[in-house]
Amino acid sequence: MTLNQLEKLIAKIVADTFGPELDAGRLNVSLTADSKHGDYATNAAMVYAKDLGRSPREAAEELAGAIKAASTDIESVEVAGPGFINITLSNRAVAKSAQAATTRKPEQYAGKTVVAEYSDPNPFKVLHVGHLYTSVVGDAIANLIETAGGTVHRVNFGGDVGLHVAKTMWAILAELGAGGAEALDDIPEAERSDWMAKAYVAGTRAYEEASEEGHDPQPKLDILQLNRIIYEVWSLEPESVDTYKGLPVADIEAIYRLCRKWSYGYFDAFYARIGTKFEKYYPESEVAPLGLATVRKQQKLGVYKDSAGAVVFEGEPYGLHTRVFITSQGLPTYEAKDTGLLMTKWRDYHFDRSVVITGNDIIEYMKVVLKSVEQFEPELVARTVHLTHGNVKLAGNEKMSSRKGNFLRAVDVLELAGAANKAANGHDDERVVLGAVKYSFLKQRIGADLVFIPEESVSLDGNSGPYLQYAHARARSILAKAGKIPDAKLDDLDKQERVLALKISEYVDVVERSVDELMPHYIATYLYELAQIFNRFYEGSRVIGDVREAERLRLVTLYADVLSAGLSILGIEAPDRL
RNA sequence: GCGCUCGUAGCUCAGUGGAUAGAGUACUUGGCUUCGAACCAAGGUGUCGCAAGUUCGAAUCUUGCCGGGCGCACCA
Repeated sequence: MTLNQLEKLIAKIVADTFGPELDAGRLNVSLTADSKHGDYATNAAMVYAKDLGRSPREAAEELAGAIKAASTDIESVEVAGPGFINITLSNRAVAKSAQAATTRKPEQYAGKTVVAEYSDPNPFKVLHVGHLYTSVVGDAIANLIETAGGTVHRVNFGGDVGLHVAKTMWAILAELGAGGAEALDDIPEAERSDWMAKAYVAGTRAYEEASEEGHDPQPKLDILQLNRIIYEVWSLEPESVDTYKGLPVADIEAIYRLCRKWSYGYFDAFYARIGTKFEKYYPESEVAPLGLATVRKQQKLGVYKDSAGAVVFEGEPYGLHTRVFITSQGLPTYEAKDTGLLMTKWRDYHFDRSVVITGNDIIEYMKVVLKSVEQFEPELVARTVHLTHGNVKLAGNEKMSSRKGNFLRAVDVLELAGAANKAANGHDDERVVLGAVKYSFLKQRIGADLVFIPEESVSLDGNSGPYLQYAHARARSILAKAGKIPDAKLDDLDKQERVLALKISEYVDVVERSVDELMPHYIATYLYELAQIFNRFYEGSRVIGDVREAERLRLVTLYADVLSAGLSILGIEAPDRL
């Protein structure tokens, strides 16, 4: 009997005892923090006592009797305090539900087609720690949905057109000079992403300087022209441009296409390293035409409006704000591209659910885009959910900035963790490095900003990924030493075995909750508590050579399987040996 | 100004209206001749931002205020 099953049972007993008109949603069954109050507690009597005009203790006594009689799984029921009903399961029942932990499956998404969009880095820019965070979170959420039976399509959206590309291209062209595309061959593969990142910084700086009063505006004008040229590559620019500073547009296109290819290669390598795999990239250039066409079409139907030459959606009637979808230059903004993306995902997958995972800085923006699309594709929007997380900050709540120099690239984080790991155990183990970093991101509830403390994210001690991996390897080590695991049925339990078994039995309930809320941290917290309990068990209960060896081997197997399954949802490997 | 979001131990964070609000970290000490010491055990910390309200009961719900972060027209 698990918590969820017990809750249903008690709801039924309450209805039978006090009448079916009581709102079952108000009662609550929870695990008790310590064994002196039994395994579970319910507030049912206190919640309904007032409605019934009875004292809570008296109602509790009546319910307690009915609960005790309802199932042979229940060892004892006691009334305590103001009217809590404390329930203790029989050892046999605890053993039974522990054994079900690896076979019961959550199924909230059974048979559902789900599109999960996350990570969303922009080509021509560097991958920073924020991308690492959002990728790890997105991957865990996608895993959660898969665990609950969904068929998940992982997709990735990125800006391969737009002003940031033009800024980078401006600096690239300035550096290449007369060398043209051939000069790109001189840049070693390993240095390409850094080289492009530097170009982006240089281009951005030039653009900002040129925008200031009293500065030469030419770089800005050049960048804007390049922007149009790049849009033209994808036939998104209404007027054609022939040359840029004497260079044929065809040459610029060749350089652009090569650098764009480098970016996607750089992304692929990064995702392979962190163990996530996308089914599809949706570059903005690919979805922008549909976005543009859709906005133009719906503009005629009155959804989008003209405003100072631009095409906008007025959000004010819905409590939102107005945003520009097509600039007065005729170019699609991010809003139009996102509209195209929404339509393209819908066309490609006809999903039951679409999950978009991004930082919380675009919450309001996304509301406006979704509200506009809702006007002509309500079903699409009804099936879409925007999940957001906070931003990665440095200690002291400091915001990262490339200019201040307190900027961490994604690879810097992995390298820091790698160095810490090597210093601690003398060799490289990427599984542990990733375990440390991913767990440090996932143990925190999604939503608030994440303060990134390098030393903690790479830590091997305490509430950390490596602690869990170690607690898993320890268990596997016992099992390996034992050799063949006898097919013992777990029935009776001693005190320490019972504590471990009870915790194991919670696993599926925790996963279900995690899936309901799409919050991976519940699993992280649970696994840590589970591993803690196991480590205590390990100290106090010898397995091999004990009279209860067969039962304990069975229990340790269940534990290791649950831990490994849970870590796998978090995208963390659980090696048998470290 | 409006909107979103957050505020819990020195720091980083858990906490489903319920019992004495918990972890990690840091600090001190003890435990390896037995399945892996990346472990375990012991030691103490709180105006749960402030105030009012709802409730038998509030860190949790409501309202107001204070503080931080983010967003609010042609960037992404």
